[in-house]
Amino acid sequence: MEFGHIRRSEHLPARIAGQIARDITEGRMRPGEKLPTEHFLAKALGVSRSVVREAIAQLRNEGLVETRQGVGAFVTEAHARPIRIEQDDLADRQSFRDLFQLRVPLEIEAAGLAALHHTADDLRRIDEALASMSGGEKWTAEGIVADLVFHRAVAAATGNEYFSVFIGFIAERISLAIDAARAAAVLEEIVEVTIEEHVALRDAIASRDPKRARKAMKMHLLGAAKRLDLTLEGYEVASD
Amino acid sequence: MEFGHIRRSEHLPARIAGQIARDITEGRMRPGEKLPTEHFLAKALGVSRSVVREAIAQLRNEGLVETRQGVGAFVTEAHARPIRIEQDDLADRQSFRDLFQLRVPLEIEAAGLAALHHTADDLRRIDEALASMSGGEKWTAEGIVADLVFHRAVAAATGNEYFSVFIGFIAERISLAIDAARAAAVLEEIVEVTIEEHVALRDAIASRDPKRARKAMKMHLLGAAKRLDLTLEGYEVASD
DNA sequence: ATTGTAAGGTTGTCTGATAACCTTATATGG
DNA sequence: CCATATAAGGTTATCAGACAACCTTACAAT
Repeated sequence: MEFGHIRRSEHLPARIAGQIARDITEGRMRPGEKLPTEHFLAKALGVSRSVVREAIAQLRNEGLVETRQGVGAFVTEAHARPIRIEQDDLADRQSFRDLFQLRVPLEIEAAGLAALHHTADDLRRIDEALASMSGGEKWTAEGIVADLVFHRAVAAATGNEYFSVFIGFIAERISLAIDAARAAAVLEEIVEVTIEEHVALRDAIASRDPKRARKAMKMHLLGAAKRLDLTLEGYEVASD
Repeated sequence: MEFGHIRRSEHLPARIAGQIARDITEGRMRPGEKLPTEHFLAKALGVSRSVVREAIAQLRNEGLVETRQGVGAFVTEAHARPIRIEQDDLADRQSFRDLFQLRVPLEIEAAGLAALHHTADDLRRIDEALASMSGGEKWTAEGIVADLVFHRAVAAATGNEYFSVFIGFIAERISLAIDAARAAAVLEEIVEVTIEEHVALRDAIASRDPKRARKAMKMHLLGAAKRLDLTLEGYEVASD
């Protein structure tokens, strides 16, 4: 018995958009070039103009084309396109580790900057996150969320929004992966030490000592990596 | 005389999508919740169904909602949404510096990892980038591009794709900003020292000495910051 | 030479209809 | 009673055609 994928034609506009997107990213259409008119494309592809319009709308949304009413649709200059990162990639262990590896220097730097720049408000939010971690006795979904909130709060305290965005993204993905992959039972016994590490980090930030904050964050992340059975090179010997 | 930009009411569907997007990101609509039907929205907003459809299509491709034919449109779970970073943010000097500040730890880490993991191919690509930098006598657009290629090549040599993606994004934005803001004349006289720094970095990577590679990258970035008249805290005293 | 006007083409929006699809309720047969 | 089939209604997906808004170009008017 063979079920074979029924080509659910997964959204007609998306397929058309994908095809045009490939034409653009692979260089068959150059920046500044004008796309055929909607009428032409509709006729050529054998679909209605609505479908073509939706496809073009998607391309516009992805930043690949710009449209001007009464004129046409044009391929955008490459540098105007936004970055976009899908998930689905961190399913395997390799990419999980890669993501963690990316996280380490960012978080360490953030801790240092947070020590320098945090406001009273920032510190209050960090303390709140810490409280909600200690409060709940369980290292369940809420614990994971609280951890995420804590790291976000630290990132926010840098006063640099890029750190918030990037760390928020990374930490969230990692927390999710942990949530999915690890048994809660294993993690419960190590929750205390984790909280200790967080408290140490919080105090270092509060004392406005960037060096100590960086060290505390580094210790925390290395501890986390160890608990997750990850090995990170270059951090046993690195001086800071 | 003031002309002020005429508010071209910039695309009806985009405004509607924006409004709904705000409802979602600001928590007024919860993940899993069903949106009103297209008919209802069209009636309620006083526009045609086409416009509503286009708005929803935009939300779908931003990953904020999912639609199921014959059922409806639903707010997606937050963790399924892709990250997306527009430019438009780094117009002012503040965010330019913020971006640079984010770049520093990433590039330093990447240099260390590149020293550990680079293959012969990676090194070849780094050398090629270096050659095209030294080759062109001018620090024009081509010079900027070559610099970008160099940093990308280093990032690729880490063997960690996340570094490639993030650094690629950041470096490109920064290079563009430099291209736009700085006079080429000023930069021409310092091109030699920049190339020297790149060569030092390349050699450190080639010798598979992560500590030296990190240091070389750090020196390069601090030098670049200085040339751009940026001040980065925490790097005069930080040990590594 | 500058300004006004008309024409044609393209995207934006509207309207209405049909197809494909899902859910739920009801009927049917065991 | 239970499982399956069928029907009904609602929703999104697609189609078709029209008009509106807008831009460009060419040409006429001043």
